[in-house]
Amino acid sequence: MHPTRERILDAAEELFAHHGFEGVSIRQIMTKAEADVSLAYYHFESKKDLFDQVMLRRVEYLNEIRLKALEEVEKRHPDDEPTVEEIIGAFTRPLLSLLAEDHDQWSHYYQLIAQINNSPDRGGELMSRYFDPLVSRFIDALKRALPDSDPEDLYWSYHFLSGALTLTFAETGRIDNLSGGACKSTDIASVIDRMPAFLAAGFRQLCKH
Amino acid sequence: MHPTRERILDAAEELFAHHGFEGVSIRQIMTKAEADVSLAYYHFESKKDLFDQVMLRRVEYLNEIRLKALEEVEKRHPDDEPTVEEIIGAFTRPLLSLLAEDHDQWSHYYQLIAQINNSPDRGGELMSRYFDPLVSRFIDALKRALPDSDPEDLYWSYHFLSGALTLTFAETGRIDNLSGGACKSTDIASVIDRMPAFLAAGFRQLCKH
DNA sequence: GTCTATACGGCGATAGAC
DNA sequence: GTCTATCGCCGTATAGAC
Repeated sequence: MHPTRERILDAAEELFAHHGFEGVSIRQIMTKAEADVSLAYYHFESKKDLFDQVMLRRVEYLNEIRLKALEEVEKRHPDDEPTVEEIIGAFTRPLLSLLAEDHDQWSHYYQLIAQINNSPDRGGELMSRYFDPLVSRFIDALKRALPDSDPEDLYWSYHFLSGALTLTFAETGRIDNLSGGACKSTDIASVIDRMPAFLAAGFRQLCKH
Repeated sequence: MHPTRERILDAAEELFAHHGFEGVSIRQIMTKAEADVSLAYYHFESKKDLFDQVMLRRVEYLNEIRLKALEEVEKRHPDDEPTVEEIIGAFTRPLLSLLAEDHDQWSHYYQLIAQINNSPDRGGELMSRYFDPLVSRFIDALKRALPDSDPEDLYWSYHFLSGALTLTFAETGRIDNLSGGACKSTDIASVIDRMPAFLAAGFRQLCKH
């Protein structure tokens, strides 16, 4: 069995992902973690601190592998610019591959990100804090791949990308209903190639000077 | 002053949109509505019923105007098929135009939709219930505009559309941060033309034969 | 339709023994 | 590190007078 602190984080991650911060009590989390309520306050300062630690546990690693993916794409083009599709692939593929390969470990965290990205309350603040340094690096690469593009077009294109990516993270089962079972929310392998293709075409259309 | 029932719905809509179902208490809603707590239970059965009534109040009208927009596009093409961009415009423009023209009335409802669409808990069920009849109608039109396309490609394309659209509804302020103020979440006029252009290019790329 | 008053349980958080 | 016990507050919901 994992150490208590890890078990609490696992339980909190899953419950926050499914019901939101306010929709879950410390008591529910600790029941799922099979530990006493008071231990939550030994290992974490407060419910809010617990939430922050859930967020922080995985975010650095995710940003690292995506930065590495971008650097590798750039290394493959010492004398010219990578294509839009390569850059977007470096942004989305590492995330989606993790999810496809180890769904149990990553799915709840991704669902949490999906909720936060679409939360009018503090979504903008949290997403910017955790991801914008990396995103700016990608936007710069896209600027070079799409010379003379209007920056506004580029930012709105990224915004569309972000919405498409995080709705995929949410795995709500809606596409299962809509398609009559032909597509499955959890079938991430089906999205890995489709997403960069779809989004790159959008970028090229909107950002052609 | 509006009748009490309307004031409760207005207050609930705004607070649910910002903090989620569990993040808001009946007490907070009734304080905002300037009415006594017990009146919530005179006008509605329960907190959950209040939430359902908030959802139902506007959904039919939205689906109506979008169906009308699609029918008009089709009328303009008695002898051929409308373009992908026309169809997607009929899906997104009526919504975005309402939001741009009467932001105060619609913004909170749209933020609620954004949250629900990305909620792993009951998002798939609710979105399918309220919107899939209309969406299926649009998917059929897209099938005719993109003959021989793989249905899976079409459904995933719609999924990307849905994520991009609802993140726009969320108005989280993130694009304000990321762009250093060059773009604003609430500047919907900037998105009305960009969104169909971006998304139609994605559909055409992914669903070509 | 609107108010006062209240029931009862779960909430986040803490003190202190071991 | 882990447990028992407890505090005071706020949650949804209802009864009943006017």
